[in-house]
Amino acid sequence: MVDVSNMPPLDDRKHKILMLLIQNYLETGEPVGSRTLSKLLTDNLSSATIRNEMADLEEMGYLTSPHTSAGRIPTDMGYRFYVNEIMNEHDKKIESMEEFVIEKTEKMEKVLQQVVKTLAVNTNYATMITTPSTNKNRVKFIQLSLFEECKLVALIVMDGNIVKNKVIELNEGIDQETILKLNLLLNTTLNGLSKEEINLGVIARMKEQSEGYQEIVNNVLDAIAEAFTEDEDLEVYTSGATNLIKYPELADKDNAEKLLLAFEDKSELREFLEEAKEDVSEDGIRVYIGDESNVSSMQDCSVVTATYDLGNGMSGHIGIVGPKRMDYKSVLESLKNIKEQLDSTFKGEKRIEKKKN
Amino acid sequence: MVDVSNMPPLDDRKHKILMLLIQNYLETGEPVGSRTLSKLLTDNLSSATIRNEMADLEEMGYLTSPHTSAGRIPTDMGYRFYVNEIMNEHDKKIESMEEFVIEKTEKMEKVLQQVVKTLAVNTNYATMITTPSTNKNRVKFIQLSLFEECKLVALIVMDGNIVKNKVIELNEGIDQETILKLNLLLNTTLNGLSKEEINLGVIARMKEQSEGYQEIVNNVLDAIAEAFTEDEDLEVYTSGATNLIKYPELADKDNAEKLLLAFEDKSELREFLEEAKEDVSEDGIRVYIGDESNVSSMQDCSVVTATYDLGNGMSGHIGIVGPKRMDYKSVLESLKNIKEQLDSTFKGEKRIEKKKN
DNA sequence: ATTAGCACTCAAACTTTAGGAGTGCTAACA
DNA sequence: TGTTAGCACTCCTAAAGTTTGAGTGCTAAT
Repeated sequence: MVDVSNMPPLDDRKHKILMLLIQNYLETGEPVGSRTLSKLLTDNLSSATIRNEMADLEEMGYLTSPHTSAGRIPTDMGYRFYVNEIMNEHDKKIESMEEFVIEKTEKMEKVLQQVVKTLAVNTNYATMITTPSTNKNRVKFIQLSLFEECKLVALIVMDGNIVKNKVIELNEGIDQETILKLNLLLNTTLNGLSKEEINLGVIARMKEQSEGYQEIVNNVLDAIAEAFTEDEDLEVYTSGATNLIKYPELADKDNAEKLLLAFEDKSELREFLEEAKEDVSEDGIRVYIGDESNVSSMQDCSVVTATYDLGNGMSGHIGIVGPKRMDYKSVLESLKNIKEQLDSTFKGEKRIEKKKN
Repeated sequence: MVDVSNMPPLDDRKHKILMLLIQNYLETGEPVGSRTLSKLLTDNLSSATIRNEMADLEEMGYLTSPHTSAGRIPTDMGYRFYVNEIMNEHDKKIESMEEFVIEKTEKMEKVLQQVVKTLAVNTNYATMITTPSTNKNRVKFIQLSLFEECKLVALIVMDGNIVKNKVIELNEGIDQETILKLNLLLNTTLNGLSKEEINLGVIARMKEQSEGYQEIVNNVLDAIAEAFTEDEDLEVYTSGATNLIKYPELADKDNAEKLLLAFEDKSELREFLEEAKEDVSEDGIRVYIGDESNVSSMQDCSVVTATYDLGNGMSGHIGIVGPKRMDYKSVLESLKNIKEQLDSTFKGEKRIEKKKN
């Protein structure tokens, strides 16, 4: 892990050389030598001079060389320096990306899958996104209906118009009047309550009043509980995992397998994104280099995350995973871009449907 | 593609040698030489004799050799012979597989994911499964409820107790009586009808009677249409795609990428499974060797598919993808096993819930 | 402080070599 | 006539050696 507090300051020339070297490395993927830099640099410095500077930068911990006679590549600290640097460049105009169009779709699920796919195709990295989650969810409306002899369906509408339903099988018939009474009871008791507010007291009182239909009440409570928890364990959609094996430094058999496995299983990703939610910067974008992500399979990767916000208290996380030498600039831009798109896609839509049961 | 009608008949000895050779190749993954077979064979035949037989088998098209001085490996026709052969061995006792336990879960989606995962872990191949689909679906029950000023939710129960709901936003308020009337209208008109039976005539008649609430009727019809079609484009769940790159013959960069891509994208898989549905054998299990599957990325793979049946007219497809030298015997057993498990898992449950909206 | 020059290092690519597994063919045998 | 031993031959594989070129560190001159 890079200790940011321990990054020696650089004079102008070193700064320039370091940035140029990293940029070049990001483009080529090859270690960068002194001659290359000397040619690239506007101030006419000889390769020998650059060599000296590079030796210094190596000593300071910004650079390293894969072996004696190769050029230099950035260390994690080098990357960190670079990323900090470009994050400071105040948002330049966002160039319109090629076809970053998200079709309006009915289903949240589909939209998210489209988003990750678009991102993956455009960036050539692996991408992931969580379903949005609300923090404070309340019950809004409950309705029981008999749709067949001995078969009830419970319909529950939650805050944010998330709809949940559950089929309840009865042992014996039930008349419409009873259903009406139960509906009234359920609605008057539960509407407007949050998860925390539906406590034992409330439940007991309700059961008392439900005379002989506790079974139904139990079922409804189950469904509500499910709706609450379902909302908590966020789904993660991914795309472009295979992009990663295009990058030689990630493609070695062992590593590639672990990476792809992580993207198949997703539980590690979910954990990571859940944690990432907590340490967001002001603009919601954050870069994790190497082991900063704390995901072992991604030791050799960098991850860029962003939050997206749907306005009505719902928000989720997007992440882009690539090699450490990923094109940070364009990734940052893409993320900002997609954030905006997501916002505007849902801003017009008052209704958000969510996949359920 | 193997032309089954063109497979020369084999005498006993050739038959024995071919089967033994393939079996050995499945185990080791290495080309099999004449000496190996000579030692393995119970009848004491010299390697020279075996060599002659092998030359014959090669000429017939059952075998091939990767290069002059390697042993022999089966051609696709060889595999086909082997598979046909072992499919004929009447169901031997199915050994209880290690932990083939599917926890009962509420959600179909979760169950299917568990199934593919279990299969993948147990077989070490890649697996896929489609959501079950019904052919003849009918509307069973419709209910409109007002849950908020100007917000209706339409609840639609289909055959097989598939529940669908749709939120409808109104421009102006609506009174309970009108809702009752609409409910009555919708139910009397649509209940019991199939997709085909809801035609223009029915729709027109209903709209006529709905006086000024055509918008709501339209919305309900939309939701019904969605429920019908949704059922048609089956979802595909996969697991263990990364298992495939463990097999050297599939792991070469190019091929591996295509394969993994196919498993990420899934549309090719969906197509394949949809087609597979149509040419099932009596026990519902079928083996596709190499290009028999007609999926280009799986040219070097074999696919074993099975149908599973949920009883109430709903059925889906499972597939296992591995190298051509996959352990056909155990895969066939696993599939039979899982089929049974799926059946019994749902047999007890009268209610099948399905992911919707 | 900068630079030219030079000896040195090392990975990558290519070549060479040796070894071994397996074949096809022939001739001998039961 | 089917089977087998023997042998020359092929071709893959792995190991060892060779070449090349990019790049470095150091030193001495400017």
